Amino acid sequence: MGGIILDLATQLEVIRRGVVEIIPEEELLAKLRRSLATGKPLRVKLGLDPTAPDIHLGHTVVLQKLKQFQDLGHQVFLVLGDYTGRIGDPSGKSETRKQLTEEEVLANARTYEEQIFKILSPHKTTIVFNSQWLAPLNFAQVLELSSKYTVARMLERDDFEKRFRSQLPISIHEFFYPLMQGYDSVALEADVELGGTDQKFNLLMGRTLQKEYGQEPQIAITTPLLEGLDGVQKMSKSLGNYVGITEPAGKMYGKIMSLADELMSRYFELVTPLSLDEVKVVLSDITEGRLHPRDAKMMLARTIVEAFHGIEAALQAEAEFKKVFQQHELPTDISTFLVPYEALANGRIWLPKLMVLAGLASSTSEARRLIKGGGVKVDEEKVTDADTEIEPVSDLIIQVGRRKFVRLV
RNA sequence: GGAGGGAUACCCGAGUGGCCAAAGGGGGCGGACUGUAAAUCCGCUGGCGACGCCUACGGUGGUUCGAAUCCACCUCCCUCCA
Repeated sequence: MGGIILDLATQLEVIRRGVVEIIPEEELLAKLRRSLATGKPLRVKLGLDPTAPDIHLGHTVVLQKLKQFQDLGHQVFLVLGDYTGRIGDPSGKSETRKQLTEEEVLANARTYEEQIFKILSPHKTTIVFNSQWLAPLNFAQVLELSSKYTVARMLERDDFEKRFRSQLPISIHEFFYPLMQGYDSVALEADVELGGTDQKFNLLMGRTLQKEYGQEPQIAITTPLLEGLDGVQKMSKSLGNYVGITEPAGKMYGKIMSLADELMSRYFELVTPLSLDEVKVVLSDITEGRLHPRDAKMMLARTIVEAFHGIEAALQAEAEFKKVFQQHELPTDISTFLVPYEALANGRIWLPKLMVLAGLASSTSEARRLIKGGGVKVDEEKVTDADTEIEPVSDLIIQVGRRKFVRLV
C-alpha cells in the first residue's frame, strides 16, 4: 500500500543523503527504475543483533535511513537476529563475544520491538526473526552454505585478519555469523540491506550468497557510525558511552550537554532532523562568533530530546539544566529519602551511613572519601569531617558532587 | 598426543619470601578552572563507626615466624611441535 509516489531523482537524492557508500549505485538505480515501472516496492532489510536491548542514538542513524525508505513507499524488513545473537557478531571486536542464551535473546528482542517504533512507522514495518529460517536448516544445508565461501576470503575481513595475525583465537562458529546474516538476505530476497560501515563485510556477504543461490544481489548501503559520549569509540551499550532513546528527558539532555564541543557537528548531522545546510549555518555561526558553542549545544540537546519526548519535555529539561548547572541552584525534583528509625542513635545519624542508605555512596568507605575530597554538601554547606553526625530533619538536602541530590523526609 | 609459557584490583600491567591493600598507565569518582564540557592541574580509587582490624594477587591444600612470591594437585588460557 502507499505505492511508489516519488520520481527517480527525488528518491535517489533522499537515499544518498548522509550515507557513506552505496554498493553499487548503478544497480540501485536499476532496481529503483524497475520498481517505479512495475509499482513493486523494494525489499529493504536491516538486521539488528539483540545482544544489548536498548536502542541508542547510534542506532537511530541507520534507523532513520530505513524510515526514509519506508516513507518512499518501499517495504521495510527489520530482522531481529535472535538466532545470530546466540553467536554474537564479531564485527569490530578484538575478541570472541560471549554467546547469549535463547531466553536472553528473546527478552532483548522484545525490548527492541517496543523501542523501534519511536522511529519507524509500525504499520509499514515487517519484523521477522531469523531463527524462522535458520533454525530449520539441517546439517547438510549448513555445510552447503559454508561451502559457498572460502577461509581465505573470510580472513580478508579486517577484524578476523587482525585477530588471526596477532594469534588471537577465532572460533569456527564466528565464521558463520557473516554467512548467517548473508543467508538472511537470501531468505528475504532483499533488494537493499542497510548497516553501519562496520557491517560492510556482512552486507557484501549477502550479495555473494544471493548470487550463489541464484538471486539478484542486494544493494549494500552503509551509514556512518556515531561516536559515543567519549568522542572516540563508536556508541555502544557495552562501552557505556551511549544515550538511550528511552532515557528520561533530563538525563538525555544532560548527557548531550556533556559532549565535547568537537563532537557537536557529528551529532547535528547524524541525529537531528536539520538539513546539512542548516547544520552548516550553525557551525559557521559558532566559528564566526555569532553563536556561543554552549548555546549551540543546548540547541542540539533540545532538538534531540524533543524528538523522543516532545517539545514540552525538552524545554523543561533545558530549564532544569540551566537552573542546576548554570545558576547552581537545586534541581526541582530531588528524590526523597526517609531515614529509617532504627538507623538513628539519639536522634542523629552518622553522615557516611546516611549516604550509603540513601544511595549516594556504595560504602561508608567511599562516603568518607567523598567527604574528604570536598564533594559532599549538607544544606548547601560543604562538609569535610567524615565523623560528622547530623540530625535528619525533613527537607534537609544532601548533595554529592554536582549532580546527585537527596532530600530527607 | 608431546614440550613450554601464563592467570595480579574495573581494564592493561609491574612485583619472584617480610618494607605489599600491592608500582605505573587507562578508566571512573571528587575538587579547581570554565561555558556544562573538552583540555589542564590537584586528590581519591577493597571493606569496616576505622591512625586499628578484616578480606584480597585463578582454585584447593602444603612449606615457613611470615606467601602474590616457594611446593603439590586442580581449573582455564596461550605458544611451539605432531
